[in-house]
Amino acid sequence: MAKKEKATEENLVIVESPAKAKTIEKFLGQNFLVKSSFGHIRDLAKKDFGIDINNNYAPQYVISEDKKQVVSELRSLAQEAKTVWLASDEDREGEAIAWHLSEVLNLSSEKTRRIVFHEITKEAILRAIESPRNIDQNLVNAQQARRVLDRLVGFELSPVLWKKVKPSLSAGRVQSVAVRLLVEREREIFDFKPDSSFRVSAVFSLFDDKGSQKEFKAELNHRFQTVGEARAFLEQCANASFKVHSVIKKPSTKSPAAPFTTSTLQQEAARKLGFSVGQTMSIAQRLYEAGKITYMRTDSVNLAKSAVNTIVDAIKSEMGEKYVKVRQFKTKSKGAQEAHEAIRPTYPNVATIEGTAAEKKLYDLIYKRTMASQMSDAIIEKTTVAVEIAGQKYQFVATGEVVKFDGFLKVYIESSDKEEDEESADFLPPVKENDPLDLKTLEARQRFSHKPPRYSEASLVRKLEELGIGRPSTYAPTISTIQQRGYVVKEDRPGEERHYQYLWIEDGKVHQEARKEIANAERNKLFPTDIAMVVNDFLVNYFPNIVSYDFTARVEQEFDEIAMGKVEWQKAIDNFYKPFHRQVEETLEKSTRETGERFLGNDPKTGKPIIVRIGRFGPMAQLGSSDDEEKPRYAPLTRDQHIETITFEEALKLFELPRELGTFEDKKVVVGVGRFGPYVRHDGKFVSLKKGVDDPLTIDLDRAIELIKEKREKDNKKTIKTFEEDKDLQILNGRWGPYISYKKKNYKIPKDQEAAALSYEDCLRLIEEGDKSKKSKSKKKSTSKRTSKKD
DNA sequence: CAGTGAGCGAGCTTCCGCTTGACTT
Repeated sequence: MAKKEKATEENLVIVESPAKAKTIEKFLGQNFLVKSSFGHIRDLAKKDFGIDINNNYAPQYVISEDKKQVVSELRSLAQEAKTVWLASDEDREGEAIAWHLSEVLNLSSEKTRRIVFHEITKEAILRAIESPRNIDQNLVNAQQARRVLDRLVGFELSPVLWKKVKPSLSAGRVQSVAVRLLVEREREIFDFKPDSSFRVSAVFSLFDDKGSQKEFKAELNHRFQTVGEARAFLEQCANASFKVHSVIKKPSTKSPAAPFTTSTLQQEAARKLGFSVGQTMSIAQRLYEAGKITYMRTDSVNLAKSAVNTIVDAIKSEMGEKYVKVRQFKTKSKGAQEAHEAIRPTYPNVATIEGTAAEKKLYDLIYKRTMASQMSDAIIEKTTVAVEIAGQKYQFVATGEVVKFDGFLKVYIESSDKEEDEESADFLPPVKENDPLDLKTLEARQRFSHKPPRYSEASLVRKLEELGIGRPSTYAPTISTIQQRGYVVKEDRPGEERHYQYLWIEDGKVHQEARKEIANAERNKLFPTDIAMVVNDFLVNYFPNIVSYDFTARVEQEFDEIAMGKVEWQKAIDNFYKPFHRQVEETLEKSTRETGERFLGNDPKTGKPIIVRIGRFGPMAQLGSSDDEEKPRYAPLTRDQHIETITFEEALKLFELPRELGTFEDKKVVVGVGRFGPYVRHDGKFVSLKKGVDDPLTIDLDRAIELIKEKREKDNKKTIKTFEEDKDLQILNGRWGPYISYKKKNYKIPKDQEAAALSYEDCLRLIEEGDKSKKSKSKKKSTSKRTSKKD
């Protein structure tokens, strides 16, 4: 770097985040240089656990590869400074970062001050500088215990899985519980038996004072179990008379939700904007770096006083005094450490920002949620109208909601995961007791109970937070880890067609018909794989203590004791590790290999057994035994089949593949399941079946030809140009635009050149240049900066 | 790069929590 820092600064302040450093430097002025450590600078060594088990669990810390440069820079700056202020976050991890810094930078206690603040405001920073303290070694030790325990659990448990289930699998305090939640929910769904009942609804009409006709909808306060009962009831109603039995008005209020934490932001952004938790975090990161919002990894719902003042002013001037209500929220989540503020606009008087569409949307969400949190309750009047049917004990009920005062609803309405099955309450015409009513329509519809909902990314995060498992900085990474390990797939599943009975009254008579609906369609949900189920069962069986839902909560209590100085951290670890290690050794000895094997029955043709199990490449069905003379036949399960639930008949069908569908252009069309899933093969070429649309067992020739043609068209578009001179050389259309493909290597085309216009010579030149730059890149580690064009 | 699935043994995999970039075939 060309710009040399002034060596004369008296004070060096170190924070965790570079964006924070920039802001704070402005507050502190001339005499302070503010730098960042970019989070932790050291971690346990990878080899031999990084822990000396026989030497009282002495941790072996090494400076992380990507932090060496940061550390050397900080080291020289610290040497020159008179005072070093360690201003990492005020939580366990932050305290540890401060301690690692003091160790690595060799800071004497005279020269070092530890300071903390929960909000990035000038007042808070200056106050912090006024009241420095020493590093809290007990808190540091609690962090070391946390780190060592996680390493011990992760690095002892994972190898057990490699031996007993499959290589490269992983287990850990957090991820294994996340997987367990998914597996157990999936089994609840397997076991779920829907029941159904008949819901009766009616539309009534009446004339108001002015003689105009008004209508409203009402639902019967009873559900019938059988179609016969529903039918009988409708028949009785066909010629009955109706009147208003009672009108009850009840006032109620609604209060705004707390400002955003990481977890609630992820949930709302998923529900309202359709973002994945990863997307939400990276967009929020950009907003944070641009100085538009406060820190986005937080478990706190607190707002800085100064921010509340700005918010109150903004509400007053835009909506009026009566919309203001200052509130202080309390965190509900277990184990919250509240080192930061809630997520809010840095300048709460700024309602809109510049940026990408996604950034604007997320900012808008944060802005509105923040404002709403300091606004008055909404006042609502709920009206319930009961309708009496002459000679019947049941009543129809209609509910209406009138917002008397909107309050916070003016800016923000929190959404919920609940399926909107019920008609939302709406406006009711004015009615009074004994008003006679005309029956306009009457219908009964069969409704099925819902199975337990599958987790989405965001709802899994909410559950983990509820259990106190994981931290704001790890929610998104945990979700991608369990996907990478093959425990979870995130996908859409089409629903199944289902029939329901529908009854209605027309011309004074009851009619009935069966209608169709699509039920149980899933979008963007997390599905546990068979591997997840086998691994989970193994862990629950042999390590119930570790994968128990309250394991984290229990060890957190232990860490708290350490933080208070009541327990020595090595002692706590020893108490855990001794029995745990025995448990590991015993498991290695006595457990057998787990494949989830299930016997389904004997093949009617050959009499050989059919089993399903996890093979080297995933779940599969096997026909015949491996002890036989003849080699067994194998067939992979399809995506939506599970070892646990596949039936004998379904498994038998798998062996009908590959299946010949017929011919197209005089060549055979064959459908099968291979390494990359179901495919159609024709003329030596493969086309993948569409996920969730095509089924290899039922697909017909017409559809297969359709897929083949589609693929051809795509290939045509993919190829921009080929050359007579050399068949290996092609210009193709890729994900990032056109590129040159030559002998299995790819080369860039400069942005200012028209791909289709390139000549054979042009391409050769680009290939040569590409090869050159690759060599220089691998020699030097890209220290040369790319010169950006200016115009 | 497509109807994979033996068994052996090399050498590899793996945790959680704190931070941001680099740069796509």
